[in-house]
Amino acid sequence: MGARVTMRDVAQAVGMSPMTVSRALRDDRTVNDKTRARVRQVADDLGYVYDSTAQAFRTQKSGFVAVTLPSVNNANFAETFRALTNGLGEAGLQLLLGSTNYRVEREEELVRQLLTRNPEALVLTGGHHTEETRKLVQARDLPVIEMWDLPEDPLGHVVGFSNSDAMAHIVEHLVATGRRKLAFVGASEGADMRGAVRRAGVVAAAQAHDLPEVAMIDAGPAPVSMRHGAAVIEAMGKDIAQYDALVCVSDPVAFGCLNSVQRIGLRVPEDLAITGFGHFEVAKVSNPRITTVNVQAEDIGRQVVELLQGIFDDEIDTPARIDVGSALVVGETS
Amino acid sequence: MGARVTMRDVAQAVGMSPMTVSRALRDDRTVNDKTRARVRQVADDLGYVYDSTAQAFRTQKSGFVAVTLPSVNNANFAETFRALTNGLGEAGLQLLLGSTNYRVEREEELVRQLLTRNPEALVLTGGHHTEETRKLVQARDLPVIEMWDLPEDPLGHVVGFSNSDAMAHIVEHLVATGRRKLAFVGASEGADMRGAVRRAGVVAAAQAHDLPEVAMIDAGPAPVSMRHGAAVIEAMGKDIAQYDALVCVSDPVAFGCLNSVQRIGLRVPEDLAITGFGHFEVAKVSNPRITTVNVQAEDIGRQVVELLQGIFDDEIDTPARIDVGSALVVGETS
DNA sequence: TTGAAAGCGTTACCAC
DNA sequence: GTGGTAACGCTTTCAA
Repeated sequence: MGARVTMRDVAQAVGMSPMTVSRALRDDRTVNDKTRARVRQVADDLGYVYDSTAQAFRTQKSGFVAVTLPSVNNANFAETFRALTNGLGEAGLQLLLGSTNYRVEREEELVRQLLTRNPEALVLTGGHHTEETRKLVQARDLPVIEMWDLPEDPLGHVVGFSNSDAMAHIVEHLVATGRRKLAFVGASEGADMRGAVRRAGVVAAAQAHDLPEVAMIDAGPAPVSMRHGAAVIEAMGKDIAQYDALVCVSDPVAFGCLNSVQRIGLRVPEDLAITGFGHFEVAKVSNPRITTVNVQAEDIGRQVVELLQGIFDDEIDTPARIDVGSALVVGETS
Repeated sequence: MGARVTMRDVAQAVGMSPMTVSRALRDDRTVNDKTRARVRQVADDLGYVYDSTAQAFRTQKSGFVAVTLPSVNNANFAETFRALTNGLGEAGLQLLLGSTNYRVEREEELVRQLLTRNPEALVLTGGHHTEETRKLVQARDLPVIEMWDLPEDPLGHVVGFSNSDAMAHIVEHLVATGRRKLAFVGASEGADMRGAVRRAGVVAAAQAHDLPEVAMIDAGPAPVSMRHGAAVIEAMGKDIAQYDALVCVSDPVAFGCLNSVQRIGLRVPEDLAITGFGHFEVAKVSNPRITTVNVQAEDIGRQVVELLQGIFDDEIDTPARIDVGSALVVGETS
């Protein structure tokens, strides 16, 4: 392999200046059609590959939008991610993705790293961050969007829904169908703020309806999934029968609980109601189908794209706050 | 926001040259300790932010490793991705991720885009690519790793397993437990090569065991998941009883099939065996547990990291071909 | 419609 | 230990 082929090489081969090559490759209308065709042909022949790094350096525009997700392995976040990729791809922007593993310290490290790449915008999942993360972000003149939440004190723009409202829907539904002794199944306190907020939402809603205190069932450190739900119920055995509804932090956890509860010999929903969160595929396919909350992951992605377009086009002057809402989906487990 | 603070500004403030600032900020041992401390202090005070873009440009090292995945929303790929992120993160490398949606044309477009960012290595999931993708990649002097497959004609290094061997394990197990009338449930022909290879593996293994022709049940275009498995079986109804084993392209599909089969009133595994692929969480948690194949997603990621480290350290001269293998995991559905 | 010059922020290379 | 100079590949700007 010889040295890299640059615009200069292409220019030399065509017998024109690098400037013309630059224009020709970028659909600049001022360049002659024939010239453009010739340039493109030669560029192809020489195996020329455009250098985004040089472009990013020269124009001071990286073409990146940095995004943090708690986890890549989550159907909902994945859907948001896909909507972002597609929408921003059309605008010629590339996503720079980082995964926080549900930990704000990891998020901080990630944001620090992502910012050195000069992203044109930063999209964070969730509204809880370390103080240092907030500082890092606010020190830059950079559009920031927090998504999947409606934080009290946002860093910039917001596209999300209220986790506590969503849990209130669940609790109201359970109350309306005669349940009173609720247990919340989620991750250990501290690790995952999303989970903590959902838990708090359940507690608040239960108080509002004069229910007895909501029991807390700890399925381990975040992220918790099917097997953690299954394991914690299995460990409790028949003890679980003291409750009449399990409010789970997510559908996968609910699915795990469902299977363990059934293996124990309890009937769902007759003996015990089970609810999930997130409207995952498993909730719809499982037997019985799981009662859950639909959070419109794709819509969040689309709204973020639209917002970013507005920002880049200088059409937005004040921080946006978009509530995409959430909707109860009653299944067969309640 | 004023103009960007550069090393030159820091240098001016400290009263030294930009070169010294550069060295001081990069732990260069030749710099005096006091000088370094002073430089760092002033840089912080001025709110200096290092510019990776300029560095990448100047050194011709982007610090990126480009990775394509068929889908972000897949527990197995996610695990590989995590192993890659962690391992390469330690080496100061960042992942540049693209998702192909299981389509080679999309992969080509993606590779083209990723290459403009000057990645230091390219990691592709799967061994099937368009001719153009092959050309693009081979025209560059760039380490390439294909993972999750063992292609006949690799582009460079390979870390994966044999999809057909894995399916042979499944078929042998079914034969050993008395099944003969197999149906394969997967995506429509053409879309997803991984699925096609698995299908071919099943057909070949069935022939080797003198089984009747394997029926093909089309669950729709890739990617197919729980709901597609559920839907296709639901549509078939009792017709499905003509087979004695459903070999599914993945665990989620198997789970969907399982639930539909049970809703129809058939018993699993008494009336019908069901097998999956990938050792997803749902296979272990579902009731009954699904017989599947474990493909060691995390191990693949780790091996890729190790390989890349060797490559970057110039310790590897010939293309590696690492078979991580796969193992049958017998559940309760067979 | 095309070209020449300058420079984006950093670091390799060579002096001192 | 420190500094000066040049250069990475591209595009902005101005001129022809």
